[in-house]
Amino acid sequence: MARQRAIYQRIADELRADITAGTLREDMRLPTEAELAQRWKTSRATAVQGLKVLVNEGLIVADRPRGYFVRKRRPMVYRPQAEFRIPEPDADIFRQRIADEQDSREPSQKIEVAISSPSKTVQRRLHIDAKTAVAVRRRMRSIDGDPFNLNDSHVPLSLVEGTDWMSPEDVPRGTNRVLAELGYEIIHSVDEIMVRMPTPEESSRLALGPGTPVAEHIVTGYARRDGRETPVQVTVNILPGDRHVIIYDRVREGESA
Amino acid sequence: MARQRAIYQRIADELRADITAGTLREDMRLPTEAELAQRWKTSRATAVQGLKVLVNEGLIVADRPRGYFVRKRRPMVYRPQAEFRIPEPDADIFRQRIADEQDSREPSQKIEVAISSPSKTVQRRLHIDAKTAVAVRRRMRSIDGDPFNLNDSHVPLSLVEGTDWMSPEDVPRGTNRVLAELGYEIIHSVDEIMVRMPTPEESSRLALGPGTPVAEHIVTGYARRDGRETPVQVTVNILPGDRHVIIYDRVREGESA
DNA sequence: GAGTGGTCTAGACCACATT
DNA sequence: ATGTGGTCTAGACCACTCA
Repeated sequence: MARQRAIYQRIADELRADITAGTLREDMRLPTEAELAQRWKTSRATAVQGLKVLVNEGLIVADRPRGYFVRKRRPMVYRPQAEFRIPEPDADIFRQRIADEQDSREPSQKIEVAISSPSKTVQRRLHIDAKTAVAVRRRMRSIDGDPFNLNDSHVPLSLVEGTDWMSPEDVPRGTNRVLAELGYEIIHSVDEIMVRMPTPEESSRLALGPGTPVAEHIVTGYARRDGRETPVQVTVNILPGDRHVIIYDRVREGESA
Repeated sequence: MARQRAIYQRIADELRADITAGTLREDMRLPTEAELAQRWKTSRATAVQGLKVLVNEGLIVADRPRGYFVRKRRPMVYRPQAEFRIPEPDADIFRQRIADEQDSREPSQKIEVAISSPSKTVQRRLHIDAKTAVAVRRRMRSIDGDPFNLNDSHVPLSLVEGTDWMSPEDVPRGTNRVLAELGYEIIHSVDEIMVRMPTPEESSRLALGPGTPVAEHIVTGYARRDGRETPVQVTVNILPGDRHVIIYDRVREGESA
């Protein structure tokens, strides 16, 4: 057998080319496994292997038992910098962002608040150890009922115990505003963005298809305390790649030196 | 058969748990396909299927014929904002960044310059159509000889024809400096970050393992011309997820309104 | 030469949604 | 009832590297 390029690879290559060329458009149905096996004079298992390549590239999905379909990507705009602004009265930041950018889609969120021991990720950024309790505000955001992203904020418990920050409800003026009122106005933040495949838990919470990577966007917020910048809040966002474009605006500031 | 959770899924679950718990550490060897098949009293094909799950999650790699190994992640810091500064004399931005952050690793890059018709991506951002030629400056950056990322800058040909911008060499003072000297100083830029699986071409150029997503980081640079901000340069960076952490610094500016 | 993963075959039974 | 993908079996030959 000519083993230059495996059969399943060539099946994948051909279908991929059809997709990128537009011969196969969004939501269109691909040939069935049986059809491909026949057309390539191979076993069904090999056709399956070829299709699986494209599934893992995030290009197609299997919608059993209807068949394989070309996947659609409709990313929404996500602006970390917008989180910094004080939101309009009665307009949660998240809600505002959606309304700004896109046509009428219905945003919603589920909020949970918990007290827990900080993960390594949080410990390192807040300069605390595992024994220092943190308050966690977990939000699962959806659009039109479909999961959109996850947003977990962590603050040392001592800073926010008994305050609005820990209310498991929408806080219309924004939780950053609450922090500011408590004397912890965030004046500086560092964003880290990492790209990886989701954990199985993220995958099921966000209903991710296979081949969908996520951005892990960690924001560490600093406040000025005793004349020094101190980290007060760490927010971990999990953003599915097929639903987000992250945008930053950068203006060259008063170029000195 | 109890078909709650497929055998291959349970194989994957168990190994994944071992990895996240640290029982299986970086670079450690996993059981062979045959061993797993035996241990789970199933066929080799099913063991293979289980291992493939973890491969596609980017957790393990098959290093034939040595076996499967737990993958290591050593992301390096990538600061889009650093690209904005004028670099030190004789220090290319890229080189400087590496030196700043990490211990002694040897950066290198290969540069190609071409003239071509702009892609849709570039057209939209430069406000030009397919008939307007662009100059493209493609850089493949490596560290210690290993591919690190791709960086393609696009500028309308008319702006840079015959200038240093098109030299297929290192430009010590930086290409943004060259643009500034030509009267196109970039005063504002917009960063877009998208997360997806790589194309096969990216995959081979960057030697990506399966299960490695990329960030596509597009920077559109604007200059002031005739009192208006005009897009002059679009740079497309392809950043492998297993090699980068993208970092932004944000300082709350003179809060008005 | 032995052992590894890479690929392939030719079947099989199943759950599920649509017809 | 039919056809889809999901899973599984029990083999097979190959290319490659290491001892």
